[in-house]
Amino acid sequence: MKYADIIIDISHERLDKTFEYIVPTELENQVTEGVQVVIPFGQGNRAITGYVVGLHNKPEFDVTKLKPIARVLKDSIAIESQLISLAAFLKKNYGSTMNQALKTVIPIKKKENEKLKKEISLNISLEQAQIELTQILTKKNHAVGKERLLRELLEVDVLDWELATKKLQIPSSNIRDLESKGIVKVESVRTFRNPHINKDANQKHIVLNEEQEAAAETIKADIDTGRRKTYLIHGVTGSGKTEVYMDVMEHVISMGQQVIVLIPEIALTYQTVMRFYTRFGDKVSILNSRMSPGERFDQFERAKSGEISIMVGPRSALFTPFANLGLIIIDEEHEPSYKSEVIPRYHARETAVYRAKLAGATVILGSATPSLEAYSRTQTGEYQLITLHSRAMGQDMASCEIVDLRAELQSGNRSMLSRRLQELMADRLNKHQQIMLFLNRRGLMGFVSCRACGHVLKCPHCDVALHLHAGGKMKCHYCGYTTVAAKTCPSCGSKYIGSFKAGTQRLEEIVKELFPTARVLRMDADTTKGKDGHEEILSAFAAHEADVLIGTQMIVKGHDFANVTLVGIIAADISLNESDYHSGERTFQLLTQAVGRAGRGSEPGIAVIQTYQPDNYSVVASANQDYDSFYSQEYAYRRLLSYPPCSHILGIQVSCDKQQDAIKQADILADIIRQADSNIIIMGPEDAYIGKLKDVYRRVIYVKADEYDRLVNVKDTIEAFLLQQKQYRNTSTWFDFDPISTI
DNA sequence: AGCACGCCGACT
DNA sequence: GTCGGCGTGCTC
Repeated sequence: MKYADIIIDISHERLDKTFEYIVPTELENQVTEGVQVVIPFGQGNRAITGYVVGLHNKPEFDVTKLKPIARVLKDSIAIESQLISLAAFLKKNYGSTMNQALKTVIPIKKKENEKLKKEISLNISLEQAQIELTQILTKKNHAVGKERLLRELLEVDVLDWELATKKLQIPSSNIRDLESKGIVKVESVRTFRNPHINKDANQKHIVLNEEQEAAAETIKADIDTGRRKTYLIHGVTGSGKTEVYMDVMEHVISMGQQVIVLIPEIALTYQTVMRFYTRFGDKVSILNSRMSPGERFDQFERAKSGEISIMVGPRSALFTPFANLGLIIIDEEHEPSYKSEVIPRYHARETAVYRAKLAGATVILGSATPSLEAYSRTQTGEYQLITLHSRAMGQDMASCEIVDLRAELQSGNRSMLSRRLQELMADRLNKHQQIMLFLNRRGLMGFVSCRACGHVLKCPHCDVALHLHAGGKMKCHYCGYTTVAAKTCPSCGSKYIGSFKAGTQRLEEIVKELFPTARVLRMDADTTKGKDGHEEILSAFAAHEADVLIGTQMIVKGHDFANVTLVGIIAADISLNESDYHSGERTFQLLTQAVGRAGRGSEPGIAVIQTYQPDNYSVVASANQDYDSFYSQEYAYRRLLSYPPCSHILGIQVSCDKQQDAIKQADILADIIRQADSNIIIMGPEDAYIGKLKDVYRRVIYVKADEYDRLVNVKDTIEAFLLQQKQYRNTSTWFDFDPISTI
């Protein structure tokens, strides 16, 4: 008789353990570690799904109470045992139930009512379609839907099903009718899936420069001699890190192993994806967040069956079930999107290193501005540092000027644009060269406040400001609460109430005033509403349809514009003043990226950094493109104040719809921590950054320790306490290790 | 989480 | 007398 340890599919702390079940003899060959099964659970024996995480021959629980497994769930992917270990790692190090951890590691089962992204296209020639259309029009009571559909298809090649049925109001019966007549065809397409299988794949061999070659050789030599390490490639923008990745990838694939490439979601553009397709053809599969769970499932199945050997995608691609994983690459390793914002709040970098250890794989991290975490590990020898000093195409880095906005103000210029920047802009516009203006401002735009008393209109359910929306409405971005925009201030009755324009919007106005003939494009949340808004704006700018591009973070990531010779950073220090220990690092990274945008073509570029803090080390170091100087100063600061990577922080959030209970429970937990580890540093409890969200009150406690494991112990102690605690069961608690933003 | 068991109030 | 409130405890 065989017995199975099963994690049941209910995410609740009190059920977060394995339950033992009898494996019926007839199911013995189907029940393996990792399969999904249906089991009778509880007094009512209600059917619940669960994951088999262990098998053994001797029962460990009272055998008379054991129930048999009902059945094995059809078309479920068995989780690799490696991925089960990975889930256990997530649970232990980041805090979650085993069920939650398993769910992040495995693709969700295909839903029966899964909506495929369908596309409609003509099945006949344009001329024939024209004839069909005229024929339809001759009928007195012709279907308007058919007419619209045909008219639309005469204009565009393919039409999105959603778009056709929802926006164009074409009844699906009309489409089906035309389909059955062979006039149109409907196809289910996957985004990015095998666009055009490139026959030249592998033929276009890029020649690496000396530095790239040396980097790739170092890693390949280690792989060949059986050494599995983690490398950090620190290469300036344009140094051609991707070519190094690809060279090593080719090597690993030729050994019959597979590769996972993590790319931040925002950088997962068509161009990036095509680079991998053209090099590796249909061995590559892409994962993106727009995919339905079903599509994700399909991609994972292809990976498991060996159909593909490279998976490119965001954070979650890390869990691709490759059988023989040889290499994990994390591009732009410093990007905050590598930290999960849902429980378990894992970091892809640390998790990748762990998965690589399990699989015997190599990890390559790459960045122009490495995170303190990764770089400090190269100093201790934990990771190996590889530096690419020069740009692959040999261009010079942009020269950089810092403009002191305080001096500017003193000499009477109150504009957002310094005189130096205006002067350079005029010059570039004359030469028909392009300009990018980068405004590092987010968050505080668009909120509604009173100019008389300063009162800010807040959401009644959340502790956040309401934002003004089109049609005279105010909306809460967190819970969706919407109300009519106030005409007078509810606090003092003044009618001078309004919203601040987004910084980019104001900047656009100023530029248009100063340079009336310049063609200006603005890229921010407002102008990129459509699903391809980003791409449209960027490609318009790339095609020189505009002279000036104004935007926030989004314009400095990726994307090379050869004709840009001037980059202006409007207020470099805004991000410095965020009350977060990452602010120096963020500022340095953003400025460095922004500066790197200038002079990607043949013309040398200039970057102008405007700031109120011209002496700040993050600003100075990025102006000099001097990572080492930034690193040593930032590291000293982190060391002094015990911030990661020198020390570690555990954020604990207690939430409850009753404010008093949230406060009480947080106090109790703080006491528990104090008892468990008497000299650990505890901050709080205090209200969370957003103290109330959707009518739920939130308190936070921060715990600091030099050793990560001590924090894991704190988490374990609290979990154990919560399990036996009788009071305050209406509260809930979650953990965030080394939080990346204020919680 | 869900469900049964259990011990007190106001109702056909 | 009983129906039903939700506090407490358990689930292999």
